[in-house]
Amino acid sequence: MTQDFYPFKEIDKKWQDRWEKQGLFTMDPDSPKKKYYCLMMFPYPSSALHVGHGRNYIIGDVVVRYKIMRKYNVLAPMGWDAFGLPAENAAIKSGIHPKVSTFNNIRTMKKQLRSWGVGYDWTREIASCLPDYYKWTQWIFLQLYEKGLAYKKKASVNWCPSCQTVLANEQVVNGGCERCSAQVEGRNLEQWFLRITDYAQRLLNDLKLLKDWPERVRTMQANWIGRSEGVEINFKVFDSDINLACFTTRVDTIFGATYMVLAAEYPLVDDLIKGSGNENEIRKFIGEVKKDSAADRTVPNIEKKGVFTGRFVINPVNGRKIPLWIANYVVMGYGTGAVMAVPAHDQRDFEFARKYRLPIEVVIDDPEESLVAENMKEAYVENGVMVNSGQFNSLSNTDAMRKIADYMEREGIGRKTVHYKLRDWLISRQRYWGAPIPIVYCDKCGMSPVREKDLPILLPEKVKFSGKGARLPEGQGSASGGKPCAESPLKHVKSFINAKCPKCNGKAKREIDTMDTFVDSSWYFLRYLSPGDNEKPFDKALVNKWLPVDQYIGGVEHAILHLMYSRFIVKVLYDMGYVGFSEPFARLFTQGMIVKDGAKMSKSKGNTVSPDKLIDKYGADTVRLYTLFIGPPEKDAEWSDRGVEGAWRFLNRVWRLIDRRSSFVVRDSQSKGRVSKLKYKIHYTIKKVSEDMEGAFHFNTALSAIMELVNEIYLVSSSEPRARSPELKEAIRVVVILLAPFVPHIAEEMWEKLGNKTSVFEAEWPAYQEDVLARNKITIAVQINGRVRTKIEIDSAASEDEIKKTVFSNETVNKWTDGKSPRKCIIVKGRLVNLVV
RNA sequence: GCCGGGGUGUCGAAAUUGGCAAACGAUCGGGACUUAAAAUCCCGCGUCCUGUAAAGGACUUGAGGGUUCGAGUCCCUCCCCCGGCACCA
Repeated sequence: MTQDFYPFKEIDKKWQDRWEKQGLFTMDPDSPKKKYYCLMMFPYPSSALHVGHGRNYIIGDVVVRYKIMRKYNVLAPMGWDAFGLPAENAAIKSGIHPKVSTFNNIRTMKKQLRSWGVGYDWTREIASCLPDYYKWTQWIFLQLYEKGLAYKKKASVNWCPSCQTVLANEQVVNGGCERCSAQVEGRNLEQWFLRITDYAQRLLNDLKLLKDWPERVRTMQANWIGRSEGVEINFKVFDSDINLACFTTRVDTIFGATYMVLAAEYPLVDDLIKGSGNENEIRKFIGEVKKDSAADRTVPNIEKKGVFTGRFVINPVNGRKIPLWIANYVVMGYGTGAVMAVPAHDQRDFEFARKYRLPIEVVIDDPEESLVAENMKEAYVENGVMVNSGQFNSLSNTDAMRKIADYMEREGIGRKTVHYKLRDWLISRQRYWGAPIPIVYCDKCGMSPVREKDLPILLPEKVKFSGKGARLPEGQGSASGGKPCAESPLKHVKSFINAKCPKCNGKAKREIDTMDTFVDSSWYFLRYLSPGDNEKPFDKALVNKWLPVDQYIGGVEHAILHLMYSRFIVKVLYDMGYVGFSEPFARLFTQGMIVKDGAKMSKSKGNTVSPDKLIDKYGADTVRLYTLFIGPPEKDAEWSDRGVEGAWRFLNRVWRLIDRRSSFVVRDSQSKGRVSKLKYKIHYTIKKVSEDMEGAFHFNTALSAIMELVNEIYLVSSSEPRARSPELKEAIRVVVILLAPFVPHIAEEMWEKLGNKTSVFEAEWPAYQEDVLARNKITIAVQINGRVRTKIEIDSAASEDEIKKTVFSNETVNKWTDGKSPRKCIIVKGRLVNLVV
């Protein structure tokens, strides 16, 4: 490398040291300035970061630095989502204790963040795996428990028979175990849940308040909550006292219900099939369906199967006796687990009815062409006219829907109701590396929550991780290649499980499950305001001052779970009076992925690009510039090593502005016009960059505007020493300031070289002047019949008549109009003239 | 299947929201500088046609239609890609 290149190695280090020393990113709690809370999603400390991860932090850093320059009191904290399965799995494989590997990873990542020039208020660092943090995660659990929002129930979970463990949904791949590919089974286990469904409607309603969230995230959450309105109808079982309630959104089709179906898990199934004479066959069928159910969830539209129970139910609107079936296509978790089947108007019921030769009756007719049940190839699901529906005949089905619902409520047959797809949040994990659930079980008193003063319930450090049973002393590996235990490893830690009952002081056992890490991350943004506080989870006055977060930045992969859970927890805390706001994040920005060779960067695919090597070769600012210039930050982008070269060239080009600034002078020829153009360009660029920073974060176009200004400077100047130009000096000053949020190291260095004694981040963000942007001569296009034929230069204040005069005296125009006067003349101020001939 | 986002040069992408399509960058080509190369600076670069040239013209934003003086942008029909959800009754 020759001396011609800018010395990024010294510069990067110099300024990174100085920012740290000056505490550029340390929030001043006493500052009178307006607050700005800029939050990056805290990362899981896995292995080293690649450039795809880097994008998130670089985008955030640009926002933080820009807001600092706009004189906000900026809070930009960082921490670690440090509990979780990967560290524990790594421990099983390698024998390194999760705590050790986690803090090793944190060290590496911190170093990487620093090498990017990404700044945070490290005085507020938190790690969710440390007792002074998870103490308060446990505290939050206790609050939910007291409010009845945390409860324990039996639930079906994914079970791998080979690994002998519970798997998270995300670990089930095509119905098989992620690790060993064995078929996953459903298993019923006692599990802890948080009652997020109580908040379904509010979580849905308040999405409307989140105007500065991306549309797609809001719709994803709305779909996930999945509200649907309908009617719950009671069907009496023939010759029995049992009533079966079923939920439908299509009550207009009730007269076409020709059978009813139950889910295999339906609780009353045993009672219903007793004495059917066919019990064994039915039981066998139910067993098969249950076994399949976990695996099938990932395989859409599998073959529908069912079995007749021997029972009948009565359709309450027409008294008809219809058969009761059990089928694999009904799920227990939604609605009531019982469904009225209308084969003529529901595709699933249609397929099932055809297979088992159940009757199909049309009750909504196609207004275009009358339907005949025997000839139908698929269910008719469109709107139409009511037929075969008694008193409701000839109504439109949409009217009938309302009228039938009203009728049912009057007659006491059914009631209007709302269902949600959202389920309660299963937080139990039969795992070690998580926050212990603060509950004890006493033989005498039963289940009790731990008293607040006894928190935290510490996670023991010495545990057996794997089935092979090797013990792992901290820091040294001995076990390897084992399998996770079927139960939480905490079960075998005597010092942990033996506890005293908070009620009778007698012997009790602790809950051995730990919490889902999403609980840890659902409140961390509150902790940053008072990270060391040992008395309370967060400071009410401080969080009320600083939240909602002004700008949250992270990956779209958290669109549903993390963002929904955080909203839920904040709403609970709001209801309990702990916080004064009901939504945690005012503005959300989700950045796109960086892909390489068409695939998401990942270690297993081997297509990651290491930032460390690039920074070593080109410096932090080149990597930042390229990452920001690659495309709009919310969109996915393909990484190209060649593009990095372009960024590098640009920075050197900028650097040379300073190196030779003493000899930068205006060229004589056409100098006047050039200088006025430069002046215009300076103000145009300030405007463009400022707008891009405040708006949709389109840093790529902001940067291209700065590049244009730099190009303009080169065009105006030459190396021959002549008269100095104040415009050139100003242009260079503006370039340096505007570039500072993006490429801070080189900007600081150039700022210093320009003779400034303080940091560029203390400089005034330049303001643009409207009067410079309003030029008196403008070029407008002249169209004839919508095609641009020529351009004319006119006075920007010219009246329509004056414009017309200029246009009609133009030679090219006359050539095209053939001298005829146009039928129509459209003038768009400042843009163009269109003549219609 | 439903919901959301897309489809523009060789490539990454722009386009003031209905007003000059392709800014900026990459690639490629040419020139200057150099003994030479690299670096740098300058110029060119959508496709086709006429022309020796200077010029000039036609076409062009996934496909087809429509609205409009004017459409990448709005409307209708269709195709393809990406993401989310999915026997949700």
